[in-house]
This record gives sequence, C-alpha cells and structure tokens, in this order.
Amino acid sequence: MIDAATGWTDDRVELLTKLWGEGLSASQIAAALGGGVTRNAVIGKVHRLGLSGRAKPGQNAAMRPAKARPVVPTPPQLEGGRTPPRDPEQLMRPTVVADDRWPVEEVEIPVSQRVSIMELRDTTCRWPLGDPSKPDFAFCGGRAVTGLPYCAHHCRIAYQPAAERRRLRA
DNA sequence: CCCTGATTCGC
DNA sequence: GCGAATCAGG
Repeated sequence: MIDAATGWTDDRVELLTKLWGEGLSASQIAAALGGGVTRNAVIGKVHRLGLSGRAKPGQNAAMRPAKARPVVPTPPQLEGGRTPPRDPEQLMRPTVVADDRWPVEEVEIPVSQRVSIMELRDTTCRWPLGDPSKPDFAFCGGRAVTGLPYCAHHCRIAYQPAAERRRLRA
C-alpha cells in the first residue's frame, strides 16, 4: 500500500491544485479526492500551498447557477450520445480505474435508488448505469455533490488523480 | 438550511 | 504539516 488515504501524496496534491484552479469548491474537491478528506482538510491544504485567494468567488463554471446546461466534467465514457461498448457488463462497471492502483472503495450502488432520466433533479447523481439502449437503463440517483453531476462516490471515479506513471514505475 | 472560504490552534 | 472547530458570511 502506498499511503494513499493518509497524507497528501503528490498526485492528490496535483489533483487538488488542478481542481482548485478550475474553480471547484473545497467540498467538491474533497468529494473528488475521497478517502475521508473533508472540505476543511482541502481548505487547510490550499492555504498551506498558498493557493488561496482565487479569482472571483462564484465565477466558477461548476458553481454558477446552472442555467442552460449543467457542466459535465469528465464522464469516463458515454460522452455525447455515443453508445460505446455494447457489452452491458462493461457499462455496468465503469472501469475507469484502469491501470491505477488507486484505492477506490468498492461501494455497491443500491439498485433501489436508481432513477430514470425523467426523475433526474439537479441534485441527482447522473452516473449512468446499464445499457442506454435498454429499458433498464438508469442513473445512480444518489445525492449529487452540489455543483457536480455525480454523488461523492462517483466523483472519486470521475475525477481520478492525474495518471502518474512516475510512481507506478516502482 | 443549504452552502462558501478563512482562521485558529491542539495535535 | 494537518484538519476539526469555529467564524463570518451568501
């Protein structure tokens, strides 16, 4: 194990810096980082890094009053209306984790809370589940992190730390 | 009540 | 260095 959850590893700091620079709020970044990191931890780190004092509070794309279309950061797959793989099994398991040995907690998504596209609210996690071409297609339906399209769990998957092969070499 | 970042201060 | 608690605010 590579002390991931403990302390700020290079890639976590990297992601923090990147997302902060993109204007995401501390809580949003905390959700993306996962590992029990709180927004306070993020803010504290931001200050220690001297990243504080961002441009303008509220000018962030992800925080703006969602008008026309909500900003969808990094859908691992299924972007656009494109229908990627035909294999339902693959769709059910967005293995974005790929080569990373990132400790993404395996949390089962309660099928019971899944919602259809009609039931999506702005605070509903839009993580796609299932085959879009089939009737059983639905979305995660969890409580999305404010300003982001996904719940905390799916944020961790959507916002993976920059692939750093540097350490992977080990 | 939801959220925001800023600061303090014991660890 | 870290982050919970707290503060000040929207």
